[in-house]
Amino acid sequence: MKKISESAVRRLSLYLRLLRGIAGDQELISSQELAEPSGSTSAQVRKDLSLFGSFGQRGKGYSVPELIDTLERILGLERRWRVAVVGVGKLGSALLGYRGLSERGFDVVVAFDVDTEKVGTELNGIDICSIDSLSRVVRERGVEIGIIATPPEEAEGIVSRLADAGVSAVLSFAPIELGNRDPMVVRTMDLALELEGLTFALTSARNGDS
Amino acid sequence: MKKISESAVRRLSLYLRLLRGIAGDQELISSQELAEPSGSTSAQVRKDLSLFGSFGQRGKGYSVPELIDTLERILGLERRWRVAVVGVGKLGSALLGYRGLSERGFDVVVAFDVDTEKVGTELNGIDICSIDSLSRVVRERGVEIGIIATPPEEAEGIVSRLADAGVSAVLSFAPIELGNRDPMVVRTMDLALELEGLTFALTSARNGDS
DNA sequence: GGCGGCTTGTGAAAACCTTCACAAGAAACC
DNA sequence: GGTTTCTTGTGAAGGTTTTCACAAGCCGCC
Ligand SMILES: NC(=O)c1ccc[n+]([C@@H]2O[C@H](COP(=O)([O-])OP(=O)(O)OC[C@H]3O[C@@H](n4cnc5c(N)ncnc54)[C@H](O)[C@@H]3O)[C@@H](O)[C@H]2O)c1
Ligand SMILES: NC(=O)c1ccc[n+]([C@@H]2O[C@H](COP(=O)([O-])OP(=O)(O)OC[C@H]3O[C@@H](n4cnc5c(N)ncnc54)[C@H](O)[C@@H]3O)[C@@H](O)[C@H]2O)c1
Repeated sequence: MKKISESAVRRLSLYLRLLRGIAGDQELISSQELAEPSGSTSAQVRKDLSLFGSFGQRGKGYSVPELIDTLERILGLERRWRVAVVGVGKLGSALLGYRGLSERGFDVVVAFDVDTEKVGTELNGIDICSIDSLSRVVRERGVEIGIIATPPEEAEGIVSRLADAGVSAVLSFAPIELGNRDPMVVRTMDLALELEGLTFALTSARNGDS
Repeated sequence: MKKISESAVRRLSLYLRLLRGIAGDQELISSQELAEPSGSTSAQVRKDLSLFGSFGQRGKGYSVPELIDTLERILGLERRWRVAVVGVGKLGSALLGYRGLSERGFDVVVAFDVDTEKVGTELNGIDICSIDSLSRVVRERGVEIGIIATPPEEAEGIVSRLADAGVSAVLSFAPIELGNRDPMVVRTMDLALELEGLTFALTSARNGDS
């Protein structure tokens, strides 16, 4: 199969997020209308979609409900995904209470922590299990994706445990580089790193750029 | 000035994060040693750095402390930045208690909310002010960067208020596209969108890719 | 049925980014 | 001093992504 770039996938997600927001209001949408609010161009939208097939109708545009279905299928969202949160601290607790996950097709089915005060309790209806039971519980509950919200120094070890337990993808909030364990997919979100992207833009704008 | 790509800036931040982790242990580092743990190549590292000058010594490598200083200067991190968090809910509260921000040069100097229960209190030594006082307080405290942690439907309006108050950059956690108000820099972190990048990889791997 | 206005799908061109490959400089050793 | 080993800095090549531009198809109207 053709190689799809990471930026193209990101844009497809953006298109989908946008389409879901207008579903019901509008039956058809043009590449132009889809492009503008997602900060893209109409040619880019058409190219992105054409990587997977022809979904539009010339002279009319794309059917909103059909395009939603198509994008969901492309992104693997025609079904729900089972997620575990590892580390129920400040950030982890926020994640357990985040409705935006289930709204977008991700069910947090269990959480893990080392803290014996937390283990055995539940938060928002989600059991907090001991990190020692990770392998067993992950298998029992069919966890497919892990979200890491532990201190950075624990992250590498937890990725290993998740990999061993058969989890196929990890999203980490720990600001540390995680080795890529093929065939597992690992991605890191680093808040400070994003802020550094902003300060770079501010600083280079203040000095001489065009 | 030459245009620097977003991915190059991201890699520079990664190099810096890595270097800070080894500062003290090692005086010199080669492009190869810097590349491997950040998932890059030595040629890429040298190219990235050469966009800004010549910082290495042939046959030896780069001086770790000097390279840290240089990267901090490039990214605008030779000084600290004043940040405001808008929306002190589950996520916002976690952010107010996040040490990773000040460790990386970002000081949360104030927070804002609409909730009258929260306004007037403080969390981790950070005052929570009324959103109605945003413009005044932002100016008084010299806020330069805003972090948005309100419900998505409030985000657009808050970006406008921040722009009016003279804030130059915004990082938003609200999963919604925010119009780009030149010269303000806006960036969005969408957790579900990152997860969708993972499900795409999982799904297309399961079907026929190479 | 034919015409004009619109919008897609897509090769080709342009822009951009990464990798290659090697000259040039630094140090260590004999 | 000469030779070997190492590593940077950088043009040029190679690859990928974005933009351009237009034929092909759809719709409504006369
Ligand atoms: N707090 C934030 O707003 C924020 C924002 C961005 C990124 N992060 C990152 O997210 C991670 C968590 O941050 P936090 O502020 O929630 O920290 P925290 O200290 O509040 O929580 C960490 C939790 O992880 C648990 N833990 C520690 N070791 C563990 C292990 N081996 N297995 C399972 N659980 C373990 C602890 O018991 C604790 O409950 C950190 O890496 C941090 O850098 C936090
Ligand atoms: N909770 C999470 O883990 C998480 C993760 C990723 C993204 N997000 C996103 O972050 C945002 C906040 O999520 P949350 O879970 O903390 O929500 P929350 O409901 O817990 O908190 C929202 C806070 O914003 C305040 N608020 C509402 N309108 C406001 C306004 N106009 N001005 C100032 N404050 C206002 C509310 O009083 C509340 O305190 C949402 O957009 C959500 O999608 C949350």
